Amino acid sequence: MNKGESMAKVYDPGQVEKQIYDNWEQSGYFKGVIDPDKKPFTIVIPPPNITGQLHMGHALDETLQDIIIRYKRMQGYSALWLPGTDHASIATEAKIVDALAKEGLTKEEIGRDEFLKRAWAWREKYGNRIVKQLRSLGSSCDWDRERFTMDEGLSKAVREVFVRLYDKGLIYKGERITNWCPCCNTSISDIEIEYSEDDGNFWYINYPFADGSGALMIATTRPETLLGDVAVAVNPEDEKYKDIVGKMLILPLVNKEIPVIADDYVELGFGTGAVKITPAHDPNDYEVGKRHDLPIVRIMDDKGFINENGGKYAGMERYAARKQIVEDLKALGLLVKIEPHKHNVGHCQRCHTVLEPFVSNQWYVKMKPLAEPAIDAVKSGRIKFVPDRFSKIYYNWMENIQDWCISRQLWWGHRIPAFYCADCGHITVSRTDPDCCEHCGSKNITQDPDTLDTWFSSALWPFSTLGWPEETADLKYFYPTDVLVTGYDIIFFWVARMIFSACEQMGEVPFKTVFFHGLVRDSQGRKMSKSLGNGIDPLEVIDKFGTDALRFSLITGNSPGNDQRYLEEKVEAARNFANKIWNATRFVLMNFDEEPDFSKVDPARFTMEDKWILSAANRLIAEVTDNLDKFELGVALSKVYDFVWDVYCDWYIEIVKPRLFDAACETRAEAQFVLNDVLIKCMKLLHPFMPFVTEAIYQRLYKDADSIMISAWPVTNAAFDYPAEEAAISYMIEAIKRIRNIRHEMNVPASKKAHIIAVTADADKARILTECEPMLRNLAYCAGLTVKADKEGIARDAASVQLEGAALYMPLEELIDIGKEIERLTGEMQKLEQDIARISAKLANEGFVSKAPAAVVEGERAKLEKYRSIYESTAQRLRDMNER
RNA sequence: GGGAGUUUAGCUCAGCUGGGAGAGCAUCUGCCUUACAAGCAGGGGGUCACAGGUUCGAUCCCUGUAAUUCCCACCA
Repeated sequence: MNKGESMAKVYDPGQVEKQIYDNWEQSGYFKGVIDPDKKPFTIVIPPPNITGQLHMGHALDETLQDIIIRYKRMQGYSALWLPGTDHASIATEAKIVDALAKEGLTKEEIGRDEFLKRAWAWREKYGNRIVKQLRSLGSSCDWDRERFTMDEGLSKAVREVFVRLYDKGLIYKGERITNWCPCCNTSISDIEIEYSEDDGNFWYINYPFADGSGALMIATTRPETLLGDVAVAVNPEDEKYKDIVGKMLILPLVNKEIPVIADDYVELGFGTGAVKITPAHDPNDYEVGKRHDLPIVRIMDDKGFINENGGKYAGMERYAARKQIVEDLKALGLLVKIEPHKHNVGHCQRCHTVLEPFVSNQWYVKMKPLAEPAIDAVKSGRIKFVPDRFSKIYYNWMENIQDWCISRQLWWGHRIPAFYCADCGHITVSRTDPDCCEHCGSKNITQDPDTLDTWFSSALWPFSTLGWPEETADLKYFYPTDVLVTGYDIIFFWVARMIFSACEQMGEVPFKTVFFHGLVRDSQGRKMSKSLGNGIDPLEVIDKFGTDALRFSLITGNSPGNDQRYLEEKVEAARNFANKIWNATRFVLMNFDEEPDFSKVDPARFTMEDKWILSAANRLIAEVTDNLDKFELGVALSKVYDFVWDVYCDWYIEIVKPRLFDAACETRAEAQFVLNDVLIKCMKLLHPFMPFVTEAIYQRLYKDADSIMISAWPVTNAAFDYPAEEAAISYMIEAIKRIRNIRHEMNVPASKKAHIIAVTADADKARILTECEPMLRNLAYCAGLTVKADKEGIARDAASVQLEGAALYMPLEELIDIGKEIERLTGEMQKLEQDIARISAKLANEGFVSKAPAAVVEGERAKLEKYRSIYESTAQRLRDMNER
């Protein structure tokens, strides 16, 4: 039994993938090795959250990275793909709080230390889960270098950056309006807000003048904030109100006097033209308040309940208070009307609760000075975005950037290294925990209870994972990284922040290229989400179709940066392709002798088809390599697919079969060699995309083979360039296709073979046809071939294929209906006439001939000549058929 | 309000810096041909959203329009 016969008829990925992956991992091939003789190539993984389950977005992201890193590894780079996970402060904390709630506990009840213990236990359990799942995608990560954002080393990097920025005055603490999530119970940054158009109301409320002279009507979408009003503003240009500026109003329900002020902020002609000012609860009002030196009255606590400033409403939940306040206003006759109003409301990205903007004391990063070098890094081309359009989005954001709120009222995360002195009020910020105030020496200091935004640590990921702030060998060798692969949805959260962090801390870009991908949506184009329940579990897909099939389906047929839909049919097609190459290999091996001896192969004995496919493979290698370098992964993959299926399987294997089946064939060894050579090249080109099946095949093609993943990327071989043979086989393929077409149209049974008579005056065509007789016999139902220069003795009712410089005649007696054949040839002539007319017109156009590139004009001339020649010969054939 | 993307065969999408458009699936026809029916062979199906412009020539470049998706900003 030979190797091919021992292969299963159907490729079963489930049987081989796990074992292959374990072998790779044990072999140490995933390891990034510091090798001064090699160039490094580095990718750091976008660290998945430890709360996460593997989803299609990960599958796409990982696949893209794995393709790039495997490609570069095969090209001889010292490749490092560094994996890890993110602590995801707010998301993880929410999960743990939920878990506690199920036990009837709150985090306050168990305390900070106990809470953190539970959080670390969570990390242990679920952080490892996602890392295991990444392996099933075939990811060739260096697992020994796995990092976690709260590792000791990374925490040190976080603290170092915080202290540096603080010392430079780029981190400050200040009281400002910040968006607050009453559910997560923490401040959040601006980009964590999700706006949605919600149904709401405009409540029109009368504020009576203190002097009893009527009332001023305002409109609001949040009536409960009335409790914190400190003024009502009108536009200074507003004729309607110019006399009331400076007058006092009675704030309803609160019964305190507030002034009418004039400020440009109020837009003329919008609403009632009078705006209630609540500096503690609205960013614009806050600014107005600052300009007019108004007091700030905060009326809500951190959980969204009215506080002691709310008088009788104190302790009420915000929406309950709203309802009550509206009713009370109605009772007082101050509520004028309620109008439905759609408006944009900010929600928490994590829990979707409506956010409450209010004044609080938070830590911020001053962004303007950091943004400038980060903008330049992209503008100068030191960082390239693929596709390029994302750089516009990046500039737009960076150029209008606001300061970044980095403090979170959470426990899970990096605690802010600021220590407050109870005696002198000084804040000590330091790399190590101080035991006294650096200003007054008091031991009465306490650390800030808050933690940092989770993105603060991920912003340092490209260098913190390599050991920074220590000057490690890894950092020196592998930094800056080469490519960052990520979804366009986190360009602000992560990509932008990595860029300015690296520019500031390293003085160097974090990566040279950012390769953006889109979202994987469901089959109807909707975003996959838990609430819709339309998510597809990649692990289930892998189970059913294999990892290679999933990877293939995610890469093929879509272009960089575009969203794509998940369609199971696509995975099926990919699975079929894996099976196809498996069976091609099976066929090749079945037709090898025990161990093929290629030492006796003589290139001088290469046949026309051998040269043709070797030459085509050369072009394939060049093109695929070029596509990969340009991140055109989908294009690269479809080229390999087409070559393997259409060129290698459907044509080369079929052409070469007679040589293999004839043990005495003189060129049998050459055919075996070419089959093997081209297949191996294809498997190598395919390996980054479909690592498992290509490895399985490679192991069978080579005796004692090492892994394909460390084999050399194929390069073109100039000795295998055969343009003449490529043209000749193309000619034959054209001929065979036309023969098949005619026979099928005429319903000629396959069993009815024809002796083909080729008529040509062209010596080269005669040679090609003669040499390709076996091909015709095998693939074109040909019983024998006669090549001659004249058309003497050709049956009138023979079907014919008119080619450039030759005509093939197939006498099939009663099987061909002369009338039908005449009709068919007439149709072909009409088509030829159209082509000839079109090209002639083009060539008659002075502008075309003089301005188009010479090669294009030449191509058109050649085409015209070809069509004319076929046209002439078709016309002649028709005359012959009609004459007799 | 500002910006970006998309619009190509019945469906899902490619089309590599302008030279008469492709794939997979679906569909029709004929085949279990000893690698593969998850296969083989053949066919049908597209004024490349619309209108202008640039050009010898436009699916591709420019302008505008329409539909659609997304991002940013945000007026109480």
